[in-house]
Amino acid sequence: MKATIYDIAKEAGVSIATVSKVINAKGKISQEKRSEIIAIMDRLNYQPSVIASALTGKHTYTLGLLIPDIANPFFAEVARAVEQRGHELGYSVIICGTDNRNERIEQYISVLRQKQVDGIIIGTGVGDTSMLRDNAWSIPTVMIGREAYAGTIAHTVVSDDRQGGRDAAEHLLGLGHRRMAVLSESLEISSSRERLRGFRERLDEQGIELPLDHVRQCKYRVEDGRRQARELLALPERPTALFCCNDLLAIGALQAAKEAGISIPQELSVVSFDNTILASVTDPPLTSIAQPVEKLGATAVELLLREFRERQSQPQRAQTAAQGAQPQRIALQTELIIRSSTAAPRSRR
Amino acid sequence: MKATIYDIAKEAGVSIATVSKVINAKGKISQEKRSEIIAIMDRLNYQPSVIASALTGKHTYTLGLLIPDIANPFFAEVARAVEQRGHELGYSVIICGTDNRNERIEQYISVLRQKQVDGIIIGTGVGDTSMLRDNAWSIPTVMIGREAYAGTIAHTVVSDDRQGGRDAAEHLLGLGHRRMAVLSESLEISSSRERLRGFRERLDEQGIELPLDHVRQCKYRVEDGRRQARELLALPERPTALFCCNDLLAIGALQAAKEAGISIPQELSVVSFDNTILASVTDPPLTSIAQPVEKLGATAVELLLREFRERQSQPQRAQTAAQGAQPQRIALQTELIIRSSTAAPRSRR
DNA sequence: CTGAAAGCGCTTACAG
DNA sequence: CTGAAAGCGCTTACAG
Repeated sequence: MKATIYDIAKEAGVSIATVSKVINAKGKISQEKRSEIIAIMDRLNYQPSVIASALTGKHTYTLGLLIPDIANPFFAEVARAVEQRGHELGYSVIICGTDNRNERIEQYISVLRQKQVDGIIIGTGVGDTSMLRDNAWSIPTVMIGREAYAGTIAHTVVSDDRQGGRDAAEHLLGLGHRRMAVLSESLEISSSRERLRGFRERLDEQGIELPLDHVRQCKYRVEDGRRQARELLALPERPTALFCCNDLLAIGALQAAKEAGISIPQELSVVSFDNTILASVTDPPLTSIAQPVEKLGATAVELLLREFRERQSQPQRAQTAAQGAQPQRIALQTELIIRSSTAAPRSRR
Repeated sequence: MKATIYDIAKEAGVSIATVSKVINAKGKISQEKRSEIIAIMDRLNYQPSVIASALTGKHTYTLGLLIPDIANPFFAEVARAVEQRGHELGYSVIICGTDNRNERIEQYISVLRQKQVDGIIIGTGVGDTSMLRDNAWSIPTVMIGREAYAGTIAHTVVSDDRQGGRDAAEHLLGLGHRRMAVLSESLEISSSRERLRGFRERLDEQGIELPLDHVRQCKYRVEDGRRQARELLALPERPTALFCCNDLLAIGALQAAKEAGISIPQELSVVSFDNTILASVTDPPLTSIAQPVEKLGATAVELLLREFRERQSQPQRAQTAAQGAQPQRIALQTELIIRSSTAAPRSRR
């Protein structure tokens, strides 16, 4: 059987309280006892049960991460970042693939509560706010890549999507493009809205129009991007540049262009968003707005830890609506990565 | 505060034992009491603490998954499969990105033990067998995509890598290729060895030689594939076909060929392995040996569950070396997916 | 500096 | 059919 704190105590001829203290480096223990006990723990290969200590000490050192799909390269990278930073700080992470389905989200949050995770990071759409609101006061929560919902007490870490959209526009404008179109994800997602908004904003400033039918909403699959791009490319006044709200959609656009015999970047420029591994692997490689995934994930974890500390220091208020600090919102800078999918439009060459 | 079993019991005017029984559907409880208690649990939004129940009932309903890198598309897909099947069966999964580093692996296994996960799925290299051996008797373990180590009591689910290698060879041979080369991952990894072995075997059967310097070991990064491919393509008798042990390496090969002005598939055929999303996204799309990831993940979870049951039914022997059933080894079929990176060699056209 | 005791939220024989 | 009590492996005041 695995050794317990009792085994150690008996072996060392002390009480379990004493052993507990050396484990947690609390209280004063004489140097000799301490080292003797440590030696015994080593010898018996003793590892304190997180389960038991969670039942009293309250910490499970486990975080929950909700994302739509782990196999989507962007979220896979987010997951890695969260997991890495979490591990550095002593936390494990439970992944939850929600598929953006509300029932699943509810199930997961409920499971995470039952398992008493210390915090939750949400990178998925949450249709029903109320659930989140209920949850928020009990488990520290941070939204990653999505805006927090009104009435929710959650911190937020996002990329500066709007600026990213602006940068994409700026790049294309600089190359001389005037007729542009957009492949967007569902505009229900805040980040998509912001990217589009930034893009359009910059165009507006230059007095360039972005007709409504030049903005297409897609799911986040390659196939959707391809279909919508096909239609866009069949327009009488074919756009010379496409801004795609993620790499997957951009790949769809690349495929549609190829099918139509339209060469990239000579006849069509494509800018994508996310800069996942996919962007570097296509032909031509995609010019893309990079999200600082690493930092996104790390920041989310750090915000959570800060929240833990704050709640501990003001335990009385921990259950009131006013607990914790004010929810923070952190927007991280994106970066334009220029590859080979963009160039000046032909007419201008 | 969250409601506990005591709150429910008090509210219902029964003992906590009774409440516990209705939670677990154990023992006989009168229909009225049962429904009354259930109603109260609903009303108080009661959710039993997994932590507390784990301390007695022994199940945490949590699995650990060790993989080298979650952001690697192949492992991301494995993770999704494991997570999905796990969720269906009532288990959460903690992801652990090991980066193939031994210290990390040890840390993780130790953490997972402390958290009393019910089982561990290992998809990463494990340098030091002894650790695994020590672990195996205490936590049910299954290897996924890697062979179990000698002396280890772990089940194994793999793709039939050898057959996959054979199929790749067969495909290339059928197209008429004779001069071939291989981009492999480290041959310390059993799956890489098997792929190469199957490939070479089939060539041997046709009396075709695969010179030693035509087999290059790479890490699993695009850049390595590119560098090694560059060398291969500079050989005086340049190979007409390349078998790459994963998609990443194949992408490197594609890039090297492009740099060298070698057109694919006209002048060089490329077959990859894994068939991740990357294979469908390159230009040209890659002919690839698909691993049945979905099934791989699901099977791993199922083997674990079976092991749980077996250990429960023979608790006496659970701590002896002979516990559980014999370790199983399941090899799943791969599938050749033909895309556009392979064709007959030029000389033969 | 050290220990006895209560308690965390459950489950599980064992009585009744 | 129902409940009292012990126990799971820890932590935390509180005494000494």
